[in-house]
Amino acid sequence: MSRSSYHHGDLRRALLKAAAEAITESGVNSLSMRDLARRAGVSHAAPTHHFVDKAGLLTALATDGFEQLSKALATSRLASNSLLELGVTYLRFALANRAQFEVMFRTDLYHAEDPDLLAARRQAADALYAGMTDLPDAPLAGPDAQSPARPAKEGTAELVPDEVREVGLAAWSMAHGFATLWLSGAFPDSAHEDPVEAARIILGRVRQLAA
Amino acid sequence: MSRSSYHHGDLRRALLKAAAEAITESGVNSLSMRDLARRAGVSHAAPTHHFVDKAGLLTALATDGFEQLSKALATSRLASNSLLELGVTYLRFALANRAQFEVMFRTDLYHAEDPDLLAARRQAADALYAGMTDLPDAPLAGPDAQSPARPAKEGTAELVPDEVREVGLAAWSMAHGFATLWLSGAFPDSAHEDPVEAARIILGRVRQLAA
DNA sequence: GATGATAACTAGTCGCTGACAAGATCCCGG
DNA sequence: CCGGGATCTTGTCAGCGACTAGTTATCATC
Repeated sequence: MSRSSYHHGDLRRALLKAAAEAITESGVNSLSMRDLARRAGVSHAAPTHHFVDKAGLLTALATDGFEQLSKALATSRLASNSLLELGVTYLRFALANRAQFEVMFRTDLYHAEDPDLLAARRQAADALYAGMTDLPDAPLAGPDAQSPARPAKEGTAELVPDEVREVGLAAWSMAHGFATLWLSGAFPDSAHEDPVEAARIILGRVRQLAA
Repeated sequence: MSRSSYHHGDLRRALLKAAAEAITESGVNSLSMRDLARRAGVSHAAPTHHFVDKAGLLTALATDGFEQLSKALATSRLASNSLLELGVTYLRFALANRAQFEVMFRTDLYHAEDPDLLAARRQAADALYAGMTDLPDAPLAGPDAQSPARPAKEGTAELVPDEVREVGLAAWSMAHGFATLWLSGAFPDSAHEDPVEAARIILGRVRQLAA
């Protein structure tokens, strides 16, 4: 526990925290393991013993991100169960966890087949689907709701009906696209406006999108 | 023109082509200027004289991407003017120009204030907005269409009414989110299915999204 | 409360990278 | 034909990720 001793005590956690800060400050591409080691006050090779790779560290960071996202989605669903608010929750998550968000969908950056990561990602997706089924604006109560679903894909047993999955992915796409575009600065005036306010306006325009 | 001479002849173009290939093969984070120089058969410092920086090269690549996107959107609008098809066009662009797409929205990777890049990006956005106004499924003919638009932001003259811009950004968000998520491999079964087919299904679910 | 296995960390090295400096070669207008 | 600018080369630097080997602390077990 003591920082003056030979052993750091909680280096793994310290490195992850430092990584999140460094990425938030100056992007993931300029992240350096040696700099993290410096920030934590350990030698340049110490991080290797906690995460095998640089990719290993980013895997842990992405996993943490998916776990946080699951929590945020579940909490949001309980608090104000509106589809628009679920999108806003997604954006809030991206803003509050920029570093994780920047890594989570960059599969070339981490070990994409890591079991912990896969589990966390699946859990986040499930949390999203759960938000689809029991909302008052009932996106699944439309005319297509009782139409027979296409035959489920053979082989893998489906936990969620295709329909719910598809609507969930549509919502996910929109929220994710907005968050990504905003953070990239590609949106006009993305510097001036409040992102959450903008999201309410833009995402609300989904009505005109459905012809 | 001759490759055996001291001067390469068209090194700039060759480097951009090699960069696109390298990024498509193994991602932008493992791109190396020296490797590009090797591929083009020149010394390791030659690329510097055409693009000041590594960021300079990526700026050129992103600019090219936005230009290609403008063309694709304009062509699509003429061929089959449907909103869904505009989204599909966006996905097709991302699939066919993976390298450019991977860079275009990573503003930390290039010189985001470059005038050529800004012009190309604005042109792409305009091409998208143009697709919003004259489609048969008329996303702007809804009940909100003739409601008085909010007062235009003072200062900058608006080329496009706020409403069109907002609906455009909503469509952009959805298409961009789908393309991004698909390419990231985060979608379930993204390996098995045909992306364009999947996009038609998922993006079509926008109807259930609008409560 | 000594011991020994093991976890946590350090120190040194390698090839690679991007950036920079200085010089060589080529091309083209006068 | 010649001089200046564009194009390209060679050499160098510090920083990086990965690897190896050695050092120090921890802790269960006797």
